[in-house]
Amino acid sequence: MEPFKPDQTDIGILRLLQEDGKMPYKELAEKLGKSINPINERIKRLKAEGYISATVALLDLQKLGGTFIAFPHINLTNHLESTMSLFMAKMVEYPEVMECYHLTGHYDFMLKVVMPSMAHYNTFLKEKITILPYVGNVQSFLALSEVKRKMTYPYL
Amino acid sequence: MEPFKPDQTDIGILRLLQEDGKMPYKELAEKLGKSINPINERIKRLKAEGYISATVALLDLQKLGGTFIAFPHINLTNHLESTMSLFMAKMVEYPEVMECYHLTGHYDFMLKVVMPSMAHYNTFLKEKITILPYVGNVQSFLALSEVKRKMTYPYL
DNA sequence: ACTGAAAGGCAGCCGTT
DNA sequence: AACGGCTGCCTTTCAGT
Repeated sequence: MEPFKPDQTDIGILRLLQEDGKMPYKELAEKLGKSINPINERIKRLKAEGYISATVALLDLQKLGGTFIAFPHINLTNHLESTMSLFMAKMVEYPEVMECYHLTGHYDFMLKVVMPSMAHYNTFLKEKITILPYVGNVQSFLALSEVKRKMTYPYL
Repeated sequence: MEPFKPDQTDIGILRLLQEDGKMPYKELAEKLGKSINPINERIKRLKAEGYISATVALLDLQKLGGTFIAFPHINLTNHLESTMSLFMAKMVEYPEVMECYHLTGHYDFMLKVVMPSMAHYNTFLKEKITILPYVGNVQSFLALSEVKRKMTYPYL
């Protein structure tokens, strides 16, 4: 089983689909100079191989009550492999945690959480983050506004 | 013109579409106990009113060369309205900037950038960020790994 | 691996309640 | 605002190159 590597046509498909995930295969075929069938097959393969992880609707959270965005920066009290795994498993489990990154430097982890209010956030921090025995310092960076947010990776 | 507010059926549609943006309207109709037509009309309205901003394919950037993720935290040298606007316009313009947030506290702005390598990042910082005359201190937080990233807002 | 055509399914629009 | 039926387009599959 030779490992699958996307060629230029595949990259073209990915470029277009990350801007419009519902673009008709007919239109993709025209823009890429192929017929519908290879487009269909390539997309199927790109999904199967995990290059396309999902197709989702992006919502305007501001309009839907998600007015409070915070980026807690977190330090653990130790850096054992087992402690890190425990923490990461918790973050994956918590639905409030939209994103979690393992960092270098001053902080070990950074989260992104979106909530209806600061009150929700305080409760979240108290009951789900600082309560964890291996969590040390937590510094909360709060967002006044979301200036930009896009999903399209420009280096494809 | 009374302002449009999504009801429970609309919320149900949004919940489902933010997990699978290509779910057939037939399936949405069944899960929500309605027929296809109202689903179609509601989705059209939700898009027109901006509750659904786009439907996009989520790509596995790790597999596609986007291995370097950084979160530069930026301070401006002054906080005039005109300076802030100028900076934000630049961030919106730069394709490398995936996200940009206006913060409270120690830093004025935080960006998210995804790039093929640290070399790209250094070039980006030098030529597009620190070169701006109104940019003061920049602290780069680098991601070792992306532990979690999802698009579904849990408070719908 | 791509082409072309054919079949099934779904979205979009109608009139109606 | 939602229903049911109709039309047209899109996705999917199959046979052929």
